[in-house]
Amino acid sequence: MSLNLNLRKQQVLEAVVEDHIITAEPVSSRTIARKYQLGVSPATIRNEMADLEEMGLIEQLHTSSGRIPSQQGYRYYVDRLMRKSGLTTDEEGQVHTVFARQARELALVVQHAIKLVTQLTDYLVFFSGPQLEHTALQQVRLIPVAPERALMVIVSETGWVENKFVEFDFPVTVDDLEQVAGVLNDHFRGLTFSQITRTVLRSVYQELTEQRLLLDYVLEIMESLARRDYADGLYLGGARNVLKQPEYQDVQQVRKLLDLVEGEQTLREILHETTGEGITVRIGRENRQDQVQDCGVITAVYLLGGNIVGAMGLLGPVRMDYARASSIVDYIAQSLSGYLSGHP
Amino acid sequence: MSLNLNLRKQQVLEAVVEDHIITAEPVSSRTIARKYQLGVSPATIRNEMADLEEMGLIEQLHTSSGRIPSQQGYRYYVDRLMRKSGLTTDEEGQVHTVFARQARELALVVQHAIKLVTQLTDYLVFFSGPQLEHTALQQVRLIPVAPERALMVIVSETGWVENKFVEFDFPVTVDDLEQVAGVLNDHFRGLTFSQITRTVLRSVYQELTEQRLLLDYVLEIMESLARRDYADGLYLGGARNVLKQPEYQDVQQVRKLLDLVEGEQTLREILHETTGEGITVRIGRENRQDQVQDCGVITAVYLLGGNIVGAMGLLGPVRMDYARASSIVDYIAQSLSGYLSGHP
DNA sequence: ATTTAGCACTCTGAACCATAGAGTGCTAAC
DNA sequence: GTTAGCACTCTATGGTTCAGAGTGCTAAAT
Repeated sequence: MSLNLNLRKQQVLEAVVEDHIITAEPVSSRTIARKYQLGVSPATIRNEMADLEEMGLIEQLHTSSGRIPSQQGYRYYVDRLMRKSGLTTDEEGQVHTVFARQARELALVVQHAIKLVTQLTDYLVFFSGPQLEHTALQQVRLIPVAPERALMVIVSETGWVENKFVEFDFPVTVDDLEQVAGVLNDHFRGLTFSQITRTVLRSVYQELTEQRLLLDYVLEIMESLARRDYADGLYLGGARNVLKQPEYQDVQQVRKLLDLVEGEQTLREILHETTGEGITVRIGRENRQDQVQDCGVITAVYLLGGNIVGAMGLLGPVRMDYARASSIVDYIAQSLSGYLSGHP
Repeated sequence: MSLNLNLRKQQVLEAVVEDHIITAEPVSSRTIARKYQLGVSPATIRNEMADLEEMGLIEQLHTSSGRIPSQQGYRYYVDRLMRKSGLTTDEEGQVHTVFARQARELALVVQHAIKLVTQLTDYLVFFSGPQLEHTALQQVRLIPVAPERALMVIVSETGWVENKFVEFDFPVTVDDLEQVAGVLNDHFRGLTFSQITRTVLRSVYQELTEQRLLLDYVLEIMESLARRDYADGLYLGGARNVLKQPEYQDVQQVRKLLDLVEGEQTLREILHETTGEGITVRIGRENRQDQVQDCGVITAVYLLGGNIVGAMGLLGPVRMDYARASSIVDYIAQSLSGYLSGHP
């Protein structure tokens, strides 16, 4: 259903979309004639607009109002008309300053990235990560804390650290703990967490007949880490900025936004769904999630050593500045991947 | 300036406050006569109300409206009239189910507590913790990760774990790391983080002449932990519920709320200020922070082994249900302290 | 000396205009 | 194919009116 529009229709559509993105008001034929020099009169533009409306690309709120883009209109714009704006060199500089500082601790980097993007746009910014699935185990440590209690420290090759306390029903010795940790490291170092399944875990049983009971507790935790699905960390910010958008002057809308922010699950889901390379743009009802059917969502994954370790997103009203927003997502996701992988 | 009111004035004030808390509307003399059987006519109540207004306990929005409590009115109510409602046994049960499950990992317990309180009230719930100041160090580990990189694991006696990566400019051996960790543990185990000052840290220098350089990096981190001021974790939830309150039908108000939620610093400050035992109630302009001068805030600290490790708060409009809200804060803070200290 | 009925007075909020202004669609001329 | 001109439509704004809720005060009742 790829509609073909003649040049002038494209220009009119582009004008409607871009003007509406800026002003948030319906766009009249007169405004287009005045602001976007197409060299024709309002009347001609009105004719084109009538056609565009018939094609479902723009719509009227009532008979005597200007036009606003329909969701298909935005889609057409994003696919064919939009010119990605790119960041200014100044903005690019800011990005690199942030990333260059501490490119090692994911949680910190991401939090700074959020603050940054929050200053660059007025949309909701959110990141997930790290996804353990495709990251490899670097080592496991078992640190005695009390006779029946140990701290399990799990370090991934991407520099992510997980801590879990393990409670035993019986006293364990330092030797026991070290032995178990040693065997785990020998067997599992370098495997990704999704490779560490229950059966693989069982394979160490024979080597540690002595510490079977102890092992049970420890494997339990390894496994829970391996299969934690959507439970990656979720970091977000910028909700307060979204309130600047006129579509959020209504408290109902704001409530929906807050539900997203506090619910987290929907945002996780959105990020989990984005897999491909490059950015993904979802406009309004193109989103699978009910709660964001009146939003525009732009997402991209970020990588570490070629593996997807997380994703980021920008969420705003359907009337969002897709050109700028997608430039930003694109640039940030790529820079982040670069810095994480150690070649900025 | 403790005003003394005769019984009937107290009853009228109580009626005004409680009715307004429920309805969010100005309260008329007729309403009081009808709903709160004081055995007198509206005209009499009107006279009492005129007196209460003169004393500054209630006020009128305009000449022909009912009365609403002034901030002093709420204060009088909270200090002298309010009857703490207590939780139902069912609600108490819920609290204990939550805490009984995992009373060990603070972050988890707190997150569950937030979810719970979110269901019990429609106010913003927030917790800080743990404050390291008064908690003691249990042990330090240095785990080699790469030749010039180690993971420092710091465990407090309250079961809190901090991870920091340490980057060196030179390769370090496992032995170096273990030796340093050993000395740190010997010297500092059992000291609170506020006791571990720069000078105390220096005292280990002589024992480790070999690893001076290495030590520099490690002490740097110890010190930064010791003096991290307001930087305790902040956990919060329930913002979406606050929007149910009619005072948040205005987007301006909502924006201020979101600024609090995303800014975090003000909430941290509020929690950091509460120190005494029992609950603290701050009404409107009694708050030192500008951003919450039109809010009611109820806070209480929670303890672990007699030491303050954090605080919790409930924030709503000035017209909040202080009786219920303070019961909840009281009960939750005490239960949490109990479970954390191991005697539920 | 209190309490209360009665009444005049005040203020708000909803409903109901009227009107200006913005924008369109259509027709007829260019 | 384009455009000027015009009738028509719809919204948003401001003004007016009016009912209703509530008070304060006075004078009568207890």
